[in-house]
Amino acid sequence: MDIFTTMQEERGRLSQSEIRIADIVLNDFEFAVNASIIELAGKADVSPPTVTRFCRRLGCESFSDFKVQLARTAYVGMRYLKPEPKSIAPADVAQDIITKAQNALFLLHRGLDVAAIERAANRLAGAEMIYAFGSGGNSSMIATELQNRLFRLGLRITASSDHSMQLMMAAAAKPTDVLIGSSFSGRNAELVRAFALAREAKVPTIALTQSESPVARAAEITVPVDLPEGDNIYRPTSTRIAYLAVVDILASLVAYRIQPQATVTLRRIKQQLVTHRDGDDRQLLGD
Amino acid sequence: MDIFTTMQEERGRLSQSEIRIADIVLNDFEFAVNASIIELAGKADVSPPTVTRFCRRLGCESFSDFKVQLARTAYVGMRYLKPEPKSIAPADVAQDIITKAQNALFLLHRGLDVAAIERAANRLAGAEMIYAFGSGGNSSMIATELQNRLFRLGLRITASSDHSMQLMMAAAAKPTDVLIGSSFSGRNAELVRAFALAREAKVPTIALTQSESPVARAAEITVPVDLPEGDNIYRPTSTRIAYLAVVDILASLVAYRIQPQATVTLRRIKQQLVTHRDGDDRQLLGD
DNA sequence: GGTTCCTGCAAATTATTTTCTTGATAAGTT
DNA sequence: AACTTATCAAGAAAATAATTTGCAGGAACC
Repeated sequence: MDIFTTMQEERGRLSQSEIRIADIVLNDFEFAVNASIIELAGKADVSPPTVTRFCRRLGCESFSDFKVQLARTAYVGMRYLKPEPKSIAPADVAQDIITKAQNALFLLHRGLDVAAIERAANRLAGAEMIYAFGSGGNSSMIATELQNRLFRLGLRITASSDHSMQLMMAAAAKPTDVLIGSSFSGRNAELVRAFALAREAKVPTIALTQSESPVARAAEITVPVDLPEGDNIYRPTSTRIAYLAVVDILASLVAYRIQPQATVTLRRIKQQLVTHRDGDDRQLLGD
Repeated sequence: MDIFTTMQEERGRLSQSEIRIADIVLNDFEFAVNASIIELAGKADVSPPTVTRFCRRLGCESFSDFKVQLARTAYVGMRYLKPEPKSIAPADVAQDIITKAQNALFLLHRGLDVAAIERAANRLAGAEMIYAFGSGGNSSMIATELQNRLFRLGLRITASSDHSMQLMMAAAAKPTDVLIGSSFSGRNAELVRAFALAREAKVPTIALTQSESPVARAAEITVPVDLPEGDNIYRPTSTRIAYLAVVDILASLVAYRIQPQATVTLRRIKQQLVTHRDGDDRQLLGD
């Protein structure tokens, strides 16, 4: 696990001096990664040995190990503590957006429920027909994306962003089919209804959404995508990128399930996928 | 710029001993960030002072500064040297995909032409009508995304993935309009034709595409998105994520151009954007 | 009052850098 | 062609700085 999370989790169990150290590191880590143990100790009003002990308690080998861990996680992973771009100068805006996107991926990875995603991939791989639902600019893009990725693997799939169609499709689906729906907020009532309808008919249901949300509760398998609220509201792109990554992981796992040529190297499998996708044309499919 | 790039660029100007050090760092970076100067020197068959001089030559303050830089860039930025996932176990596949996505963002940021993106944003902010073009699953998503993001700012925009419609629209566009098109490969001939048509009629054109490609040459302003070929072919998601980030940057810059309330804090501006987007509903727009 | 644990001091250890020197290479000179 | 000189890489050793360990005082909590 990353050092920042550890620091925040352990904070309660630390002594006074150690908390002071932790706070300095958390607030001004630019200083912390560059400082020597003496400088850091000085700033926290503790002795160098206390800093060493602090590092040990956090599971690091030594102070320099701690700094490496820090620097390593720092590039992404902690910038979300400073949510503002420095200015509206294009370079700063760009950096802000890219960092936040990387962060979303970092947080996604940290909280990813691999078991759930694997269950979902297995279901999709075995489905006779897949219905991908999502509404609004964001989730409908995810549904379309699922279709784009999965039909290339030879699966039967349709995507819909139309609530009425979703209900009708859910009613028409069979237990050998799979219904997969995406909702960033988890509060898409129509999607919940479609899930309920499907479950009555024993149709397997998969949700990509916030855990503990109505949509999550309505689905049989939930792949939780939980990101800090702030990101959702101010910058939908970060969340969307996380969802896209989830779709990509799902599609890759499904691909491996469908073509389980264990003796072939991974690279081969990938190239087959590419060939499968693009035919003889090396140009990226669909531009 | 990042330490890995520096190392590769400077490699030619290094001495024999320094090249040995560089190669060890590049090949076994996990060792390098954890090693002491003595261990690293030992492995490279040089003396510790040579390592110090090596770090200095690369623009670092000291050996520990070098290690911090290394660890910092390493989280992303260098993993593309190891392009294979460790196994097809779900956790490894997930890590691979997420790392590649973060990498794509890293590379995008490194090569981003901020000036071009700013020019593009200015054009878009002043347009009377915007035509967003892109075909195939990937670029059409980008075109749709542009529409989703820009119409919320009060701009007039339409997106099309239909080549015939694109040509007709390009022919109908006026010099006060803007045509923006996306092509991952840069070899979308129909888009080139649309650009040519628009330029004849003095309609400003913006391309999001590979630099030095036919599409790039056809447009007045090109926002280059250059990522290593490998990523493009094997995992379209990485590239797509980079393009999405570009769209996000563009949209944010346009937003700042349109609402230039310099006295208002950035947070306020953002909140206004949110309000603008979502009305009274705090739910994420469009799910 | 005893125990435990935090903490800093000082010493020891270790790591890093500076200085100095040697050796190699290359260009210029006799 | 042989020698000289300049330049620079690179290691040895010394100096310096940083880090860790051992130990003891003291506070807080039984």
